[in-house]
Amino acid sequence: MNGLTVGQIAKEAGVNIETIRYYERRGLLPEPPRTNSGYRMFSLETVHDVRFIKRAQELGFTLEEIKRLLSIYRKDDYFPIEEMRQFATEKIGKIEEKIDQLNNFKSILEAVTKRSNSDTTLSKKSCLIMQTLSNGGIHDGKS
Amino acid sequence: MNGLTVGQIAKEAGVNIETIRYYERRGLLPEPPRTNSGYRMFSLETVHDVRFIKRAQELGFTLEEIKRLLSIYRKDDYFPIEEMRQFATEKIGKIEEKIDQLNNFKSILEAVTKRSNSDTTLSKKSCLIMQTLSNGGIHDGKS
DNA sequence: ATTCACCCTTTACTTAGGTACGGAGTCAAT
DNA sequence: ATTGACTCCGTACCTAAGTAAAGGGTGAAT
Repeated sequence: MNGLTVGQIAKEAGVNIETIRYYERRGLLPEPPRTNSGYRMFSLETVHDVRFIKRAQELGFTLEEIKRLLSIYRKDDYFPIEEMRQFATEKIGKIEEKIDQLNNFKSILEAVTKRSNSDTTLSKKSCLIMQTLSNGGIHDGKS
Repeated sequence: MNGLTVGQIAKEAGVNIETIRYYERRGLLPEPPRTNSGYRMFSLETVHDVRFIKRAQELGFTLEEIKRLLSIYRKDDYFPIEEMRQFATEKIGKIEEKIDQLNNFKSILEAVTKRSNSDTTLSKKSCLIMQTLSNGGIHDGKS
């Protein structure tokens, strides 16, 4: 066979075989060429795509968003260029927020790993962090 | 009424009222005291907790994980201290990975916002980034 | 004392993101 | 030419995380 089967892709990418077909249906993976008998023939690139999807999911992106991210790097023309640019700009903002939030979480967790059993350092130190987290790092004067 | 009602909490935190009760059932929010007639009486802190949950979700944490994160900062004793420390250590690693990944995504998107309509800079420049993303920033020599 | 907006619980429905199943065809090796 | 592992498609099922609806109680204001 010229190319990888759906099973090989799934194994390489570490996902269920049905997931590959599901992503194809959802339009995240392009419909691959077929053999005479109808078997899908994937290129190795698909493995990268799938791993990309999985990473993006762990970062809290939805499949719809990931579809766009993928289409951006493929220059798919699936979405109009201006729309993509706008999408990208919005996402950058969101990503920066996420990074900030993650750094805050990290501080809390670091305090935990360092404190001794009866230590109250955490509650004192992280109080501010928690407030920061709960209002998204924005001080609106209300809370 | 002494304290906030479930509806007020929901409104303040910007979520559906059922979500509050759902979080209580799931053990993310502690069972609040009740009035004589059975109404829940929340403190303002609950609003912070709910916002915290929502932020954490956007960062890709599940409710089960968030339950632990919350219990850590509350020093709930819901989970044993050693288990928490281990949980924290693991999460720190994951968080650092996430931050790296987000920075990579950001680079891609920044390239998009800067390129002109017919420019191919992105595909050239981001090729490496994409590969990095798809194998999680680890070069295993296979792909 | 009635009205209207809120609360209670229980149960059922929804959406996103998969997974599994059934019946049939295919391919490589024996 | 038969076996076993794989593929196809369509449909059905599953989990997480909510959301809604039904039937009833509460409480402040008219």
